[in-house]
Amino acid sequence: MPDPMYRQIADDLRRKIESGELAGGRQLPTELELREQYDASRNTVRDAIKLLVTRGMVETRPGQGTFVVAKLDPLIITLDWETGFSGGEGSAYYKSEVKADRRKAEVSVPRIEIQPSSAAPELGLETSAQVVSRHQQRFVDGTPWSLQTTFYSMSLVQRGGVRLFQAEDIPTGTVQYLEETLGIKQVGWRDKIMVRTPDATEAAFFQVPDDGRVAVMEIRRTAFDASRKPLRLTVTTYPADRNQFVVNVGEVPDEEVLGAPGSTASNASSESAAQGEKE
Amino acid sequence: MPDPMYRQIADDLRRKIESGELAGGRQLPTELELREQYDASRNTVRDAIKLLVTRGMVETRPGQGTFVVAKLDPLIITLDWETGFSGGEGSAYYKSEVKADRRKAEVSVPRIEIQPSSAAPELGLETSAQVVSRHQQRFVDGTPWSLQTTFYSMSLVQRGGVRLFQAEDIPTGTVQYLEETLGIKQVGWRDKIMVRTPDATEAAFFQVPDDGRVAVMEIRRTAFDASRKPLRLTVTTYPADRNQFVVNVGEVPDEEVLGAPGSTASNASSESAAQGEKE
DNA sequence: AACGATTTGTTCGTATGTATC
DNA sequence: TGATACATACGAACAAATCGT
Repeated sequence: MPDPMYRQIADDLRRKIESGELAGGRQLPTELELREQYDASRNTVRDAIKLLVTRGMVETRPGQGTFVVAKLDPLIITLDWETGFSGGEGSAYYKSEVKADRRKAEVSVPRIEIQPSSAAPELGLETSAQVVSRHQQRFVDGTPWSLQTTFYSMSLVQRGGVRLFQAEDIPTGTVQYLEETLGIKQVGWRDKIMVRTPDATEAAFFQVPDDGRVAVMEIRRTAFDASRKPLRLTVTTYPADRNQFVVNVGEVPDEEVLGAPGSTASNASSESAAQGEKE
Repeated sequence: MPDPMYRQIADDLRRKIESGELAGGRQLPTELELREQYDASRNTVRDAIKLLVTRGMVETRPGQGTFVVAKLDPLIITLDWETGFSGGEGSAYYKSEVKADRRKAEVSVPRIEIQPSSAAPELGLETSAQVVSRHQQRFVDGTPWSLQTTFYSMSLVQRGGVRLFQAEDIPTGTVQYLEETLGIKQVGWRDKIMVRTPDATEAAFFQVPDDGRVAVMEIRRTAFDASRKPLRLTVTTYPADRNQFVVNVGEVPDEEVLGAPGSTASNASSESAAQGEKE
């Protein structure tokens, strides 16, 4: 009738974690200790811990113990879409945004690669065409924070956009660079936003488990020039546990200090359970 | 040296699922069969299955078996910021968007409630004030798709916005209704976007496991009137496994048919593993 | 309605391997 | 090197859910 024992143990530990009785660093008793505390077998205790691991509340380290996962302080990224400001891509923009948050931003040297056009289908190039990709890793306070890859048609490089091909940061952003150098103006863009589980590379970089417990947000931005042709494709992935976004549209008051809402007003109402009254 | 056996089994099954050898409905062999196929103990087979369950690829049903999870066809929600169109909140808007996708949209009758102002901190009301909440459930082709709650100050109702208080749909949207009735014009809004795990209510409604394997995207939209004061707060939650967004900014070409990008061009490059060259 | 067969869920025991200090 | 702690793997028994007879 009651919950199985391993769930009871997990619930008890969860309660202790959420109440703050068990916080950040090394905390949980060892399996042997828990086994005595709850008078259960080691396997049952392990099942309870496995449940908490799945929910991302604790992590186990072989030879050391089981630890409560410390929540990361989310970085709030502000995008002012209406002003036409090309939010969020240039490294200068990224750094200033993070600095406004009093945190230290770092951007890796871009890794330049040549890839088949199939790597960036949104650019709509011939199958035989090639694209240049500029890949950057971003850190905040030393912690990996986001990954970004921008794809350009090789023809842009051939027409004079040579810096696209150089493995160094373009602080003013490639958008401005392309306009100054080639006179190509970005007049709009389309973002496709989705949430998915990280692939192996992302999981390794972000230092999250590779079993999909931490989601990543992927934003694929296709930017267009004045002739409505795709100019570039920028793919950015943000792990959901450390990134939030704020978008201002139209006339809005100045940003006040916005504390993380957490679970203030969720979609749950007062107390009623789910009800299926459709229409 | 090699992967542990339960991972090998899981990988083998994952391969079969991804290759389509095992698709939608009831598929996986029983634990007893797998135990023979891989010459492993039942517990080891179960560990392999548990891994796939955690990754959301299969689900187990007691007394029946283990089944490959059918991926939902994602609904692509298009928001055109530049037109100033108040994307996504009015039920009329929602229905037409979904219909354009050739799918059947349903919206539940709003559930009206009175709540303390602390339920909607973004409105910046006195602690003693109260807010009206309008809560709606949305379905696509009969499947629960999103949850939305809009909060208004009670004073709006007292000033004449009585329909806010009635449990019936306002097809033209409350934005237009408030402008026509009270002359209050919405001039902009601020969206806070975050990804988190669903709470118990959401998990039940969306029919997803309550252990956080499926993330939800929460969009908190605070809309402002001409005097830059908060007019309303709309909280919408979308399960990530069935929703994607497209945002157009500036001048962009017409929407072509956009197949789900899936894992076309990720942030992984050709083949190189993660490298830590920061700066 | 009752029963049995099948299938997954829970719990224990035990042994051995691997990582860390 | 040894001690500690988690990881993997096997075996066994019973419970609970489901389905068909």
